[in-house]
Amino acid sequence: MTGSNATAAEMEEALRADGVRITRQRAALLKVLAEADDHPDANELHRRAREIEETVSLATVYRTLSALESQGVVHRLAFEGAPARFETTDAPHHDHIIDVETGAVIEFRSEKIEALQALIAEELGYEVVRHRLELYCRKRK
Amino acid sequence: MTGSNATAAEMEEALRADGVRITRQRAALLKVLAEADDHPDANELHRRAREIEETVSLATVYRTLSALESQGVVHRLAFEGAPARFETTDAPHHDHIIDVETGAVIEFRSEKIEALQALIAEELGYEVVRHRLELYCRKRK
DNA sequence: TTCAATGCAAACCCTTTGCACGGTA
DNA sequence: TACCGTGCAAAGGGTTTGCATTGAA
Repeated sequence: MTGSNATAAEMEEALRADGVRITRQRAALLKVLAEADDHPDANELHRRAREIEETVSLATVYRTLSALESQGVVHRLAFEGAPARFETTDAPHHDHIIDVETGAVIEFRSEKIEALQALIAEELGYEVVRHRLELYCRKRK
Repeated sequence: MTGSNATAAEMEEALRADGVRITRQRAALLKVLAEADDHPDANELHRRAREIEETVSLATVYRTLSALESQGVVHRLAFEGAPARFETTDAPHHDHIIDVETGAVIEFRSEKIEALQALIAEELGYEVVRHRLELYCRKRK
């Protein structure tokens, strides 16, 4: 979103540290992820990765994204009635505004909302493991 | 959730007002929805409806839920990596806590969070059409 | 009587997986 | 060399849809 994405090298390191091999296909996907400043879905990532390395299959894209996700390098975003979209987890936690007309995604962060969530959960005897906050919005005129 | 669900008769009226016919199958589903104080998925609603009227197919459950949803009588909840769950829209808007261990769903409402959301969107030039806030929680010990 | 609603089964879409081959470490 | 990662195609799971039939109004 902001150009402050994790670099491909950083993600590579995270993968290697976990004993995961860096193949041509994965290198291509990491590059695509590092350069993405939108929130592409698997298909779009596949399309972009193919421009770098044509022997990338969609299955590999999904498998690699799962690996990256389980190592906390990538987040899977599941918006309403749409295929999952992905983002690197370079930036601190944030939530999303989805433009209902264009599908554009804007990131935001509110400490106040975070604090309120924790408070509400606590009052009900829970602690928040993770949360999801999505604002489906329209541009004001 | 609270026993304050819309009654089957109320939902029937809402449907009739829109020119929708009340069949045996739909009557059964409405009864099930009215009596549900959890948040069942389509399969579970199908199972329950069949106990009342055995000739209800899953297709009809989905078709009727879509009709009810588009008339604003029912909400479709799409939690992470799980089939959609449904609730009647008797109560005012609220958000959900999902117990990550049991799958239980608790409703809550926070005016403060609602207000903050509107404010954040506004600052970014948007107005909120709808939102989704889900707290995936664990019971505190 | 009319035309919406139905059940069934096939189709859909996104995602995951089994298998035999290929390439990284 | 060892074995993880790969492409391909098929399977999976939830949901929708085409079609001929049934039934609500």
